[in-house]
Amino acid sequence: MTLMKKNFSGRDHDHGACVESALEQAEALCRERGARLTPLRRRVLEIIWESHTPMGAYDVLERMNENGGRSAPPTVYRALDFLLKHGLIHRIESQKAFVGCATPGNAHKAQFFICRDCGNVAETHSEEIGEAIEASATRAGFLVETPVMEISGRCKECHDDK
Amino acid sequence: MTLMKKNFSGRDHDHGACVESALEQAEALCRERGARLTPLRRRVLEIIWESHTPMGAYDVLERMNENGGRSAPPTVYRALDFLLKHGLIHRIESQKAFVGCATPGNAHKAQFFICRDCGNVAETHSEEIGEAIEASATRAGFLVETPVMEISGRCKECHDDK
DNA sequence: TTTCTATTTGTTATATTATAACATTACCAT
DNA sequence: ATGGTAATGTTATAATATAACAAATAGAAA
Repeated sequence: MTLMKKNFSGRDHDHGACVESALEQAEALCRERGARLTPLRRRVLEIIWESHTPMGAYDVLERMNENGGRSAPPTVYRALDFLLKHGLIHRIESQKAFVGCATPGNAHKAQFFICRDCGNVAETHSEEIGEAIEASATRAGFLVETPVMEISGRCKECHDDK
Repeated sequence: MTLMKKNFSGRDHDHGACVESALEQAEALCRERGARLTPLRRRVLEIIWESHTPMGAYDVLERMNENGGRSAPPTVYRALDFLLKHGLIHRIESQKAFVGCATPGNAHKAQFFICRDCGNVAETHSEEIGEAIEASATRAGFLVETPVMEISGRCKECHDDK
């Protein structure tokens, strides 16, 4: 029997639609901004969206070269930089890896819930967490710019699995 | 004129005492636990405590070898692993660098406020943030294990500096 | 269309961060 | 003292990321 790769939120997640929507949003966003989502950049975004598990730059590279491609690391890193700059992907620092952004376009302070079992990442935008951080920062006279919040643990499904 | 390296919280921070206290705590803790804070490990901890700015592994290595030492990377990484395991230092993921732990021994979920100007890191343990994360996680059926919270911005001093 | 310019991509080399694998040494419990 | 475990040394290499320059391409201006 084949081991199915879990994508996200289990069986009731239509990943095909999820990816398609992400790519459409990306295109709309870039059009709006006059940013060029070239075929190469689009392809990198698509690869990253193949799952909700963060993907390393070299994994992306390998995937790109699977059918005879000959790209080199700078090509991938440049595309990743572009996608990061436009908020289309996030870098998960604790994994040196990249994951698609669930809500591109909204300048947001996100939290990432990372399951240590299936590797999936869920992105949230909790007001409550944001406010708690602001409160704590204010007390310390600190001006928050870019919070990195990567919360490791176990997702519902993996925990339910026993 | 010489540019003074800012240590922490400006002029009213006695960094000498700060380091000394950190090393004493580390020794006490290791004694309690039967862990061996060898001269090498102690030296690495001391180097990391030279400032409140996270230090890369290879910077530590360079510092160790300054006076004729001949250590290699694994030596440093092993010492860092030991210190991490015992909660004497933290790894700042967003910087691939290490910083002393302000409150070793307490199993804690900490937040790091990282100043993008002076580089200093302040560690806090906000109940409020912890609870906000738990609340958000619970809603998603997620079990929190090890949150990484690295909040970049500007510290009070650097902001006051204009 | 043609030419110009800026952006994107290709290419080669190398920097930076981290670990594997095995040899040697030091500690300390008996 | 000696046998076993933990720590350190040593060499090599893996994994991640960027610098520097060359070539190609897209879109603007003439």
